[in-house]
Amino acid sequence: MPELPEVETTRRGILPHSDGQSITAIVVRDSRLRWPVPENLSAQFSGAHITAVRRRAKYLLIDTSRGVLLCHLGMSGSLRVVVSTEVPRKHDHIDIVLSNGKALRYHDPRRFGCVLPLDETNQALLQHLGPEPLDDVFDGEHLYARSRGRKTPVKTFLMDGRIVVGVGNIYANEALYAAGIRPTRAAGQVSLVRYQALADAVKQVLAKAITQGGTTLRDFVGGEGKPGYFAQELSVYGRGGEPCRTCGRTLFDTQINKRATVFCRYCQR
DNA sequence: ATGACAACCTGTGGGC
DNA sequence: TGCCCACAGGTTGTCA
Repeated sequence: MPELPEVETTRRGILPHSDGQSITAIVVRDSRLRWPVPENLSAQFSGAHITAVRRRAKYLLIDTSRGVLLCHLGMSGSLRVVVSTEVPRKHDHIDIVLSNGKALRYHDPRRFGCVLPLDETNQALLQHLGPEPLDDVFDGEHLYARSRGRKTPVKTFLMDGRIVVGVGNIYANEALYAAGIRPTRAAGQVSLVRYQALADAVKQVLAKAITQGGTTLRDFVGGEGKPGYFAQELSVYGRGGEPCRTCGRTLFDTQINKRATVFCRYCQR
C-alpha cells in the first residue's frame, strides 16, 4: 500500500532510532520476497555503521559503512522499530538488529517488497526514475512536455514512475480531483495550465499526507508503529457512490488499467 | 515507443 | 459458519 507519504513517514519514524547506530546482525526468517534476500546479507552488513536513512521514490535507502541497504515496502509492507527481543509475528520476515537493542522489523504479508544490498546488479532499479514530486524540477511544464502525443489516460501517465515518482493510486485519484481533471482524459489532451494545477495538487496532497503520517487503510503503520491519519482527508478514493464534497453529485466509480478510479463527472472534465 | 495486461502473494470482506 | 469470488496501497516484464 505504501505510497510516497507512507514511505516518508516510515523513514522519519526509524531515523531517530537508527541514525548513528551500527547493525549487529540481519535476521532473515523468510527470504522469499520479490527478489530473494541474499544469503550473505547479514555477513555483509554486520558491524556496519548507519550514516543516513534516505528515500528515493518509494525506496528506502539505508546508508552504511558497508554499503547501501535498499528496501521497498511493496503493496503491504512496513518497517518499524521494535525492541529486538519482541516475539516476531506472522509475516515479520526480516529484523535489522541494531546496537541499541532495537531492530528494524520488516513485515510484508504479500511479499511484493524487497530488501537488497544496492549493487551493480540492481542499481538499475533506481535509474530511469522520474523527478521527486516535491522537488522544484517537477512542475506543470514537465508534465506538459512529457505528455504531448500520449493517448494513455492522464491518471496512468501520472502514476508512471518514469514521469514522476511516488504518486500511487490513492494520491493520483486525489490530485486529479483537486485539479478538476477527469482521470480518463488522454494525457496529451491536457493543457499546460491544467497541468500546472495538477502539479500543484500533487505537491499539496502529498505534503499534507506526510504531515498526517500517511494513509492507513487496513494496517499500515509508520516507523514507530503508529497508523496514518490521512484517510479521513480523502476526497474521492474509497468514496465511490458517495456525494462529491464540492457539488454533492454521486462520485463515479470505475477502473483504469485494473486500478480503482473514482471521480466526479461534474467537477472533473 | 506505446499501451494493455498478466504476474508476483496473502488477506479481507461481501454475497450467498 | 463456510465457501467462492473480487479486490487491495506496486512494480516488472511481455506482448501486439
